[in-house]
Amino acid sequence: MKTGNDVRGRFAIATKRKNNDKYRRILEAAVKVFAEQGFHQSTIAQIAKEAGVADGTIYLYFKNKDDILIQFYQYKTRQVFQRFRKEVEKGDSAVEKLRNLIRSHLQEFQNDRNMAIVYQAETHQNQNRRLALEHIKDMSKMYRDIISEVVEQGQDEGSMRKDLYLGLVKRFINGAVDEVINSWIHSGGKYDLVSMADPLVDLFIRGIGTENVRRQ
Amino acid sequence: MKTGNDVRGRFAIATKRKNNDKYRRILEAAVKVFAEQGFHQSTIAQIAKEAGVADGTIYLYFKNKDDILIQFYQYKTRQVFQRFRKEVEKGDSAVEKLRNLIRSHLQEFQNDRNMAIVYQAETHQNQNRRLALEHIKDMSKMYRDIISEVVEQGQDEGSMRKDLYLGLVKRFINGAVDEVINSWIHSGGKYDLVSMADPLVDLFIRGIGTENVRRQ
Amino acid sequence: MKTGNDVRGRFAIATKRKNNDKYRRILEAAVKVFAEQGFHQSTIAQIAKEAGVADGTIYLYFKNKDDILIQFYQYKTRQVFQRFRKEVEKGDSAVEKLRNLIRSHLQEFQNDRNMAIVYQAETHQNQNRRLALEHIKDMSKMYRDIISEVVEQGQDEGSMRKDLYLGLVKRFINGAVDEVINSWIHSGGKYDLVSMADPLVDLFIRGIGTENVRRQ
Amino acid sequence: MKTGNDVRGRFAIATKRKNNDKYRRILEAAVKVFAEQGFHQSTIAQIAKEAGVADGTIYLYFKNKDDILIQFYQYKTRQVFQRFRKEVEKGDSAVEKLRNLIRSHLQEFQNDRNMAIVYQAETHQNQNRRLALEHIKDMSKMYRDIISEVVEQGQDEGSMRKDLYLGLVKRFINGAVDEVINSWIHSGGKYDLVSMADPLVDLFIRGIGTENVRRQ
DNA sequence: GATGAATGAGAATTCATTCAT
DNA sequence: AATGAATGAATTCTCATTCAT
Repeated sequence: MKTGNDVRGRFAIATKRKNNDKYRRILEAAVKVFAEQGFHQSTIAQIAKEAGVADGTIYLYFKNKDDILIQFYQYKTRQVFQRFRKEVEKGDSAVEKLRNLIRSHLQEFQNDRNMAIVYQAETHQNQNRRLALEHIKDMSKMYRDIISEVVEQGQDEGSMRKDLYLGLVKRFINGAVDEVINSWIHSGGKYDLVSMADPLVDLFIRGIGTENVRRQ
Repeated sequence: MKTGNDVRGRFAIATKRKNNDKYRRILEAAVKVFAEQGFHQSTIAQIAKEAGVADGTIYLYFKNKDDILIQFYQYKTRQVFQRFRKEVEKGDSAVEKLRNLIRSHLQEFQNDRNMAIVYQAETHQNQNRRLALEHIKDMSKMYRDIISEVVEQGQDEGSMRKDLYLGLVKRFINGAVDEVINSWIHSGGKYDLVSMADPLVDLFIRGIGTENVRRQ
Repeated sequence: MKTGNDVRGRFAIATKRKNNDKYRRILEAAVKVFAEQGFHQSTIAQIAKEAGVADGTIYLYFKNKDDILIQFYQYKTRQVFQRFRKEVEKGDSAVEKLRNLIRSHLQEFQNDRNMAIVYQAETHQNQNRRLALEHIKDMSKMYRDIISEVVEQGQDEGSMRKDLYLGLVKRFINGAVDEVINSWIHSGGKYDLVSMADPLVDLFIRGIGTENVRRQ
Repeated sequence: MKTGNDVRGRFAIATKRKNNDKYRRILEAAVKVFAEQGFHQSTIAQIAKEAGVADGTIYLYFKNKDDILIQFYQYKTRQVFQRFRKEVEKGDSAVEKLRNLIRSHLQEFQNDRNMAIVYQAETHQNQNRRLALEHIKDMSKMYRDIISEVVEQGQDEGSMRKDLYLGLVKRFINGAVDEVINSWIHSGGKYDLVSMADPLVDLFIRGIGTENVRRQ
């Protein structure tokens, strides 16, 4: 892979991005193809065909194949995650905020199943060193930061336990939601994902044990 | 195109497997390389080098590159999951069983970090159609079946809530554990993964809410 | 395995074929290399080099190596055989037609020695199942059909014996001509092949026996 | 291909050949496999399996894969062609001799269809330079030499025309017989090949023309 | 900006041959 | 003599990327 992509080139690309809807066409096409085939199985030719452009055109908007995935995280996913934050802010209590976070998470991923598939697949690749996908980590981190804030508010409010290892709680919630989305994807998106939000929040808050066990 | 996979051929391979440690050498090497680079970035040449054999030797033990991943699931992972079941059976109460399951899960994955990495990465690929990786799905399903049984026992015992959507509970637990493992992998395996078992089970059972909230 | 041979793909290839002389360059180069080395001994790299293109370029015009041979029969050879039919039609009597057929056969093969070599070699491979070389059989059959028609006309005219087993006569003529071409190839193309036409036709018509023997 | 095969090695092989039936087993197996798949598509492993020996064993009896084909011509085919000569000698008149030659040719090839297939295929490969298959040429030449002698005798006897170009007559007969055998092979060996001998000889002697035409 | 033909490095896989047992 | 596991050179084919038009 040549690095031949100086600052001027990057600027030219950034400029194009704003003027032209082709950038978005290609990005959407790529996400669709990645979702269907996986990143490595997808070819530039397939993406170009799906986007209705020539192969070479892709290189006017993206540095290389990896860059498409990076842009996916940088533009498409980031925007989604920013909506999460907005939804959270609409809530008052911590529980409300948590519920809003999870509901919007499920909602956004249900709305864009291709994004969901690519996000889930690539986020669990631990070998993306090559792709310099700090972007991916950033995204997950942003999500978990929101959780942290909400839980801390809950602890202040007295609605959430104070004896929690916050680092673990973040993973616990993040992982559970991810897996629910994963299931939904595997099922072929047959059922309503958003309806899982309330039962999920209930599990987070109350757990699965009865009073008997909880007091043990 | 030769089918090159007739009964005799498969038998020859199966026979070799038992007599020879090379099968294991290659499988370990492959898992290491897959863990470092990801399946698709890994080349047969790298695996051969890591295993200390010639490229062609790999084809004496594996049908092709995909087959290595399939064998990984079929032999290496299956064996681990069977140990989970054993551990579960050592417990009496449902909570004990759940704790044993999660503890052995974390333990086994901590013991073999490469396996953990490959398992986590490939399990979240929704595009493995080509690999006929029913094996992967089977593995996850087996895991969730154990959870189901345990929770049902807990409901009978009265230690677990009866108003649970079992399908969701399975994902909830599976996802949370997976994400905890993922975190540990991303951290570089710095801390003791097994010590997360008790806090995790606590979260599953009691949730994160206080009495106040739970009664809402 | 991708089928990589959908209708659009084939169409793209067919389109290129007309616009571009590269298709012909590669086909000529391939026939030359096949003639020198035999199909199986020839490599894509050799053909590419001979054609003055990159290895990959070949795959823009041909599905795979086998396809080159198939195209050879489908386009190059077919065209030659159609000229045979034209030449035959120029004759009036059956003997004239037979003479024209054989003369043009020898002429065309003399004009394109590489084609002659490849044709002779591949036509006698009985193991070309893989190549779906119905094309080859078709070609030979077309040739023998012409012979049949001519002989039948001769029988009607009274210039050819009526007590002939037509199936045998076709092989008899086809085989003799083929072998004369083979000899010429083996000799290195030293002598004038076309001059063999008249003596050959004479042998077909009159045989090698004297009146004495013929009357036996 | 290494040449590492000094005189001592050759001698060792030659000695073995006589003592051991494995040589013949392997040769028969090879011919069978070559007939089914073609020389280049056949692998040593297939031949070994067919012969019921280990791959390495083949190299105790044959220098390399090419050598198997060479031995086929040198021992198996030669022996057949020597029988032709014997049969020819049983005839008195030239026509009788020609008939005996062709009959025994068809008979031997019908008796050993695998030999027939391999012989026909390899004889028409003009690209066997690598195989140093002078042996093949020798075989064909031997055959055509017999024809020459017979025709010359016929000319002396007055049963065959004196105005013949002998070089052409040889090809004419050789080619016609070969093609009749080829047809029989392609047909799957369904009919009796030997019964073609008389009609063929008739065509050679009398040709296909009527008196009318012959006198032209 | 857009195109898509051309490139060639790179990867999987095969298989003749060797050699330690 | 016989074996068959191991080797690694050789080959086909793919596909990201470039660049002339």
